Amino acid sequence: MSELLWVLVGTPAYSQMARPLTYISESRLAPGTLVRVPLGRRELLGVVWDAPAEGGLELNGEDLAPEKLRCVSAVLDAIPPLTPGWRQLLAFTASYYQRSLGEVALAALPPQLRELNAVQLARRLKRYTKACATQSAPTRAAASPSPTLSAQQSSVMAQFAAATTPCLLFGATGSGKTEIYLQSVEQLLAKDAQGQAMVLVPEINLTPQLEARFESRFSALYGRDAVVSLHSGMTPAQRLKSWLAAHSGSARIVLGTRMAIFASMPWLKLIVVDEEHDPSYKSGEGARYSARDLAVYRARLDGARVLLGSATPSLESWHRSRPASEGGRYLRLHMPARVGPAGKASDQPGRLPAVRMVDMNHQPKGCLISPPVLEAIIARVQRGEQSMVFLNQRGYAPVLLCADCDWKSACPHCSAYRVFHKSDRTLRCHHCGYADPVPRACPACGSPELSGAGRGTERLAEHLAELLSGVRRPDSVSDQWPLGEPVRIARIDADSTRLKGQLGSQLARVHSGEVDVLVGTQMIAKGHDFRGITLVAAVNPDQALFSSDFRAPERLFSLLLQAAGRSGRDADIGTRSEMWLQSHQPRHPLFEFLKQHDFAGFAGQQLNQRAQAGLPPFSFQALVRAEARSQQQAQGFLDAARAGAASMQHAQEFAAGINLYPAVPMSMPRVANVERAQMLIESVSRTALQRFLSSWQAVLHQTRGQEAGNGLLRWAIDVDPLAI
DNA sequence: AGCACGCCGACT
DNA sequence: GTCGGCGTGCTC
Repeated sequence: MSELLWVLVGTPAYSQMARPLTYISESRLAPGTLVRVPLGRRELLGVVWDAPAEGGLELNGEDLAPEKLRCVSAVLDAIPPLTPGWRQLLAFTASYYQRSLGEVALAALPPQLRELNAVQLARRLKRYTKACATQSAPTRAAASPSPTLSAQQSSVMAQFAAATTPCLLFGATGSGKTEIYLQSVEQLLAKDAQGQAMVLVPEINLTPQLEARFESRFSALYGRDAVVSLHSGMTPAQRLKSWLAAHSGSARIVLGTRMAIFASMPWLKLIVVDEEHDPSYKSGEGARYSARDLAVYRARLDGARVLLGSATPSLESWHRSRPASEGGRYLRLHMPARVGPAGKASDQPGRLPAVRMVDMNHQPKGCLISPPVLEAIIARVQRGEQSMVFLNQRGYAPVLLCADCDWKSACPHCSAYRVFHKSDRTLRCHHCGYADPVPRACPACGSPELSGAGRGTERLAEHLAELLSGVRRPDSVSDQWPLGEPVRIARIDADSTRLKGQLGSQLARVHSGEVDVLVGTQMIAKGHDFRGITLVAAVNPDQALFSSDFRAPERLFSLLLQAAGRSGRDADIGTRSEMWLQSHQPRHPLFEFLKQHDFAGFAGQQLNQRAQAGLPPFSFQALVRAEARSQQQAQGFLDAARAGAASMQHAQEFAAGINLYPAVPMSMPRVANVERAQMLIESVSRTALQRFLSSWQAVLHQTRGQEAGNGLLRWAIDVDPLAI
């Protein structure tokens, strides 16, 4: 007997095939089954989906001539069907982030699964099971004992174990959050014979060290296959293997970046989101999902517990973890004290570095490194200690200027200047990648007087080398590295770590003590702890204070506190480690809170401002972005769609609760010759915003086909956008 | 998205 | 005379 079947395929929303497609199958297939189906002249991976709701208008296949229906070409029945929980997670993601179900569900599966046909897949599965069988059985004896927890950590463990809501672990850098994650996973695996845990980190860079820690703790007990990773840096084959291990349950722990939130884990019981405030958890393309927010949703769905950890939580999570009596829905767990030397648990808190402000209004004009900061760095060098200097601009100078005319190194394709890179003598656009050799003379007037304005990490490193040229390393501190040598400066940024392995080798140089001064971008603020560093300096943190983005202060505070956390992680060193900030606004409240390492105070102040201005988390936002040949076309499309909202069904109802702002150019209006505009949509009610967006989608589609859609390249909705 | 079909410029 | 540019259109 042949059955009608609803199948999702990976078609984007605007292809007018957003709904499941109907196919014929020999036998009834359970929802969640993976199949291969013909579409046009291609054969695609599909997921059998639940039948559309009874009586719904969307019943497709009904309006399609039965003779046009085609048969499923293969059933991938070696893979168990995806669970109802997984399907619900993807259905929610598609609907909340306003994308088609097919696109979201298929993008959540490992790419290789989409490419392999039934025969190739069967072969692959056979190879994996064979490899598993020959693998030596786990040896329970080899398990290394977990470290003893401090009183603070034990208390947090107990609170988390008893909690029935999502938990926010608010713990200072070095307070031992990772140990909490490890022991929470340990407890779960010990008491639940098949339970699975997921641990998310913001960046690929951070997965290797986390992997090592989890493997050394769990591989001996639960087998080598028990810990797997999932991130975009892996090869397609590795990703498929990890995914299958998670799906079958043989992997007990999945570590990964934001994409790992969609891993199929039928026995998921615990989700950890480390550095939950990190913007990398928000996807910037396709469905603009937040892996952190989905973690909370998924945990509730799967009956798993969820732990969000950060030293500087997002204001959203902070607000949600206010006392329950004030409406908070998360439980806040606090670990203010740093653990003692060499990670040994102790209740003697390691000291946080002292914050020192340098008022740049009273320093030599135009200096990069102020005399007090330089002095402090020299003192460190002479004591054989390390310093770290931050600047969030790579390259030598952000713009090249002609001294004789008004020529600037503008990018011909973007509304941005090209950055002067001295190392390879190029002008490079950091937005579209367009690069040229540096001209010998001004392209406009022929003058040879070209010079870089402003500073980047290259220039900072060069400048520091000059300033420190007379300083020598001490004789007595290290017997490993030559004595009385010139100061060694290393630079770590996206340019110096472009090649594979460069980041690791440069970090190793810092760890070994070979490097005295490390110059870098945000890249060095995250994760890696440098035990020998006793000074952190931020050269120019002011830009963020004047940003039009209301989240800029939050990000700056978080970055600086994280950077401060890089230094003095050993308690004995911590007593004299410092963070120096050069600013023209030394009395800015943000810095006052930072001096006190007072995140709670800062968050309270920011939330007050947000409440007064009606900004998130006190309102909900969505952004529609449009790209077109001209700014006029991009804005015209958005404004037409906005006008179209007025003639929608329930328009008056929406008008009361939804605020649609006029279209404006994006802060970077042109990238790679594409003009970009955006429109903000705001509501105090999340559900009202959701309902509006789902109805309005039709208007956007329609507008595209009309005159206002001329020249439009694409548009996308970003729900809960991070940057405005 | 892919992959077709479909009409106008510079090459063997 | 072809090869090939990417502009619409369709896929259960």
